[in-house]
Amino acid sequence: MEVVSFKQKMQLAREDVILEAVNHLLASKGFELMTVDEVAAEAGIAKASLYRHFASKEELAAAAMVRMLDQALALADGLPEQAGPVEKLQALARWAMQTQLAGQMPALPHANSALVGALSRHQVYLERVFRLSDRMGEWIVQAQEQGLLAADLPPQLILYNLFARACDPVLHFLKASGAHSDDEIIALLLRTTFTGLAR
Amino acid sequence: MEVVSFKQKMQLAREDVILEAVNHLLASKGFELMTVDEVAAEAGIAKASLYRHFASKEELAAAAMVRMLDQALALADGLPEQAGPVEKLQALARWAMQTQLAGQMPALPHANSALVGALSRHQVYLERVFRLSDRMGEWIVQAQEQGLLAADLPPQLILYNLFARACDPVLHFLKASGAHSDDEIIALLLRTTFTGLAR
DNA sequence: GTCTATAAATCGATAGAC
DNA sequence: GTCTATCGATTTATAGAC
Repeated sequence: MEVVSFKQKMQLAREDVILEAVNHLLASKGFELMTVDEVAAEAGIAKASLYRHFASKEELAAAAMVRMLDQALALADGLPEQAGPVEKLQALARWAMQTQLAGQMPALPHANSALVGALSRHQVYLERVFRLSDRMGEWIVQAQEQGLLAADLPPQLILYNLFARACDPVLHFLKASGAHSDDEIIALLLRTTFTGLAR
Repeated sequence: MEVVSFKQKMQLAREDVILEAVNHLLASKGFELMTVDEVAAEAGIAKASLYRHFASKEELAAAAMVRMLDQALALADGLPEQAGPVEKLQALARWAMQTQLAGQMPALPHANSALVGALSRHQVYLERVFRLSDRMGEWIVQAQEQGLLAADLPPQLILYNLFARACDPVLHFLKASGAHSDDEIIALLLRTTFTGLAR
């Protein structure tokens, strides 16, 4: 049995506040423009204290992304058994889009960012990515076998498409235009993702 | 009549070399990670000389994006008259994807980037964006009237979708997987853009 | 644990000699 | 135009007092 002391609980709660601030800043400015001073200010602690929780700026961002992936995995686990594979994929995509519109989805780091290198060597992060990819991959293959998704499309392409839609700039463009509610925006993007622009 | 001296031609040629380097760096690292030192090194001139051509890092990036938009507008102008509106949109999207795969399509700046503010006040850049948007907007409405694109989708959504596909990270994911040629990747992404994942 | 203060490095931009 | 040298600002990360 794991015994979690009061002190440990406090520490976890504090780290959760920190990581929420990181997610918010990662979403609005990206890794390079986010400064550790800002994170500390938004979390309400001193920067030196922050470095007692996380060893580096990269570790900070990685922990925030792991937290986001854990939320996605928890959602995937909680989906009703009887739901079809496409419904499950759409539920995940809808949650990701809602998270992005709420300003909590970290922006994709650029190819040469220090974050990319750190993430590619971050075992915990990689394990979460693989686990979520495997879960979604099963649903994709099921959907293709049932004729619900195009069977001649590489499953990998469908997976990448869904990941990319979670950070799609179209959401912000549409929101900035002010012509639609958040729910309408998500419905529109889900539709273009699954049935395209044609017809 | 405009008289362009030899000196002016040399200057324009040098600026073209500089802007190609900027496009390359903007594509691979984004605005924040791109340093002016790198631009100067890749263009083969000294940084101080660079600042005699462009007043700031933001001006440098803006000029590179204007150059890219001019290339898109030239392509749009050169399209055959008899082509249908969807063919024209696809030709533009295909060119943008090829440009991205060639590592020359600037990455989208983050919301709080200094570049966003500079671009939103950059008259030349804005004029090019509006002109390209108008041109594409006409084709979109035509395609909807002819029943080639979904008529109940806001034209703005279609426009944003096509712009976003030009910088879609799916291209790099697929390229990194190594399973497809560039032409295959573009064909796949064009298909998912226009007819979606379903069927 | 939290704070102030600062070291160390990087980067944008400019000066001044040639 | 090109070069070297440097300023001023910013940022990551740490030291040391409380």
